[in-house]
Amino acid sequence: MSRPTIADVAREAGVTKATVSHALSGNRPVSEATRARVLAAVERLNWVPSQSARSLATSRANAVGVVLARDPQVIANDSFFPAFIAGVESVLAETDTALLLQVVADRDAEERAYRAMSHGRADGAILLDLRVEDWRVPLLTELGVPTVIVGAYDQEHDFSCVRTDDGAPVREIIAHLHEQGHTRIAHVSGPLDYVHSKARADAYVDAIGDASLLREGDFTAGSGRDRTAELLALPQPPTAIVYSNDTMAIAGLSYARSQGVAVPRELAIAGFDDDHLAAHMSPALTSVSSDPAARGRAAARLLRADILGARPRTELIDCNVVHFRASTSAPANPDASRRKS
Amino acid sequence: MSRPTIADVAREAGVTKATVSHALSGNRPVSEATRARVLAAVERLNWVPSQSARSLATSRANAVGVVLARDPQVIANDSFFPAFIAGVESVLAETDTALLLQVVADRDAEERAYRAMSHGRADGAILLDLRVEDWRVPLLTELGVPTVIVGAYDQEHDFSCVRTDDGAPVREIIAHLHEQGHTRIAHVSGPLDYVHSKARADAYVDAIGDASLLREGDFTAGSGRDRTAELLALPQPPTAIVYSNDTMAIAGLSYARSQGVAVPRELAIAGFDDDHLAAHMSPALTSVSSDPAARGRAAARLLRADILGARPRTELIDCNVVHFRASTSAPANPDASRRKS
DNA sequence: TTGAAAGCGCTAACAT
DNA sequence: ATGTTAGCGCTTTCAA
Repeated sequence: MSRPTIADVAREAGVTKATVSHALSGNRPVSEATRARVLAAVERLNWVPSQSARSLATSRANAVGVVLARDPQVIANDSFFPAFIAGVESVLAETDTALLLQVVADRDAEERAYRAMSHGRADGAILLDLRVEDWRVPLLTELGVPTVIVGAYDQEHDFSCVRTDDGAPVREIIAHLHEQGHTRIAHVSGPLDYVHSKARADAYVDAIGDASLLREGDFTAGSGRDRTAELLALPQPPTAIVYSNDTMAIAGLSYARSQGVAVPRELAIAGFDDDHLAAHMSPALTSVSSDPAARGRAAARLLRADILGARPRTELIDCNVVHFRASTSAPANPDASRRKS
Repeated sequence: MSRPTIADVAREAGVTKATVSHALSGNRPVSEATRARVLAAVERLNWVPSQSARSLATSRANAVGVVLARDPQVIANDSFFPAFIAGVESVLAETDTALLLQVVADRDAEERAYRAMSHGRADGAILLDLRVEDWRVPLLTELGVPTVIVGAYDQEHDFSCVRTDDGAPVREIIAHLHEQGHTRIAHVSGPLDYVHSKARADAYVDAIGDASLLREGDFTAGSGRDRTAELLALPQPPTAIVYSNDTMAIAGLSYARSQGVAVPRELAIAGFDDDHLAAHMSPALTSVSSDPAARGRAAARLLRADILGARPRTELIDCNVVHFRASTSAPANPDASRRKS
């Protein structure tokens, strides 16, 4: 006894396969009486349409793809991803669309993954972690795969896009630090070829008017510690450091304290992403939450529309919220961190 | 100009579709000369077989599913998951098998997800985060979906299983603490209906001979802080706490220090999972790394074998390594943490 | 409002 | 070693 097919349902309901199909899809009118009989038969036989048959007939995979190019540790750190995916799923589930996840190690594998998608595995793709001049954009354009870009992207493209303004929270944090008298404010960024890292770093440089205290990290704890060590070893160390994610901020915080630097009294610290640990550090870490699930939902909705043929749109999701906590709540103490020099 | 089909390739190579199919699958002998012509034609036309057609013909989805029941924050915390998935993928990629990810909010949705899989979306499933008496095991048995269980599971089942011995590292940590003179050692577990939480807690109770300092957390930072607060408020507070994950341990560490309890001098702390931050805390956090990628690879291999009809096997992956760091490196100081009482 | 029938692109008997 | 021919389970014209 294998799975029932649409033919079984048709027989059971005393109609043809076409009627069963239409009764369920609504693609053509079906009398109420017939529809009821069909639904009853579906129920009775516990029928679920075969995806592959449907895909073959419609040339739709009913699946969308997400490729994760895993710079080994950068992604594992990422509290963004699981929440984002959950948001995507919540929308996809409405239309029985599956999510195909690929984790790839290198560019070759990533390119193969996109090519496979364009060959019927998936109907569209969601692009994360965009780089400056990202090679995937022209590739997906060439492949003709409906795509949604998450994050800003300034090169020419005609894809839908879910944007956020990462500059605003950076400015807000810096304004707050200024108010407390900080003048030597440093920034530990993510890799500057990531569009979002760059947006944050640009906002920082803009607000400070100077890039001498900007250091490029790579989002890992190790880089957070190292850049912090370098900054604290300066003849004129900063009195505040803004990090581009919480992992680096927490590592920086720990490092500073291990060196006897008091936070926030001698050094104010702010992160980004509002990791689950942020509020539980001591002192609690000032950070920026950004509702990744909302961005996931928006991306999925845009992609669905694109697949159905809508014109690409850009949606600005602004859900960045700065949570000021103890790690930035002492007035600047310009001499404090200098004692190490 | 739509995508070429196998018929186009056959025509181009001057053979029939069957020959093309077999030249590529190796399912029946094909002369070298013919195979070469076929491959050349494939290359020339840039043909990629249609997954859906293939699935329909073979009733194989060439995909496996992973369902994530997202207890909202528990999963986002999890540095296990991304690495595990990367391991799974590295094996699936060898056979062009896709990974279907579902993130579900409740049991109903999860059940639907498995039913959909059993209806042709996926050829098999990987089960994570097993509960004591997990309802998914009988469901998947009933659905006849080849399944691999990751982690121990003691109920009856005939699925393949990737096991690890979570008791061993717990015993090792406790032995280490004993050596340093600790006698009041507490454990903050994960939810005890998770099989892996329970295994760790059982090992703890076994080693200590007593459950009076066992507290059940839920893997979140908040619970780590709260359980720590309770333990430190005891008339006879523990001198060491072993946590079932690093998130809780780090939150506990921060809490203890915010209360003026020196770590490790007055309180030794150990975590589990070896989160990326563990080594970068101050003091660096003792923790247990467990190579999630290796477990992912093993799970994918077992699942592939199961799908091909192999008998279920259990594989013991032992890659748990305890990293002793500064957070447990001071001799016990039995009076220290009592000063708060 | 419904039925009949032709595919979608592949695989796998069954022939030769 | 290769060709012929049915399907796999749907959707969707085209007719009635």
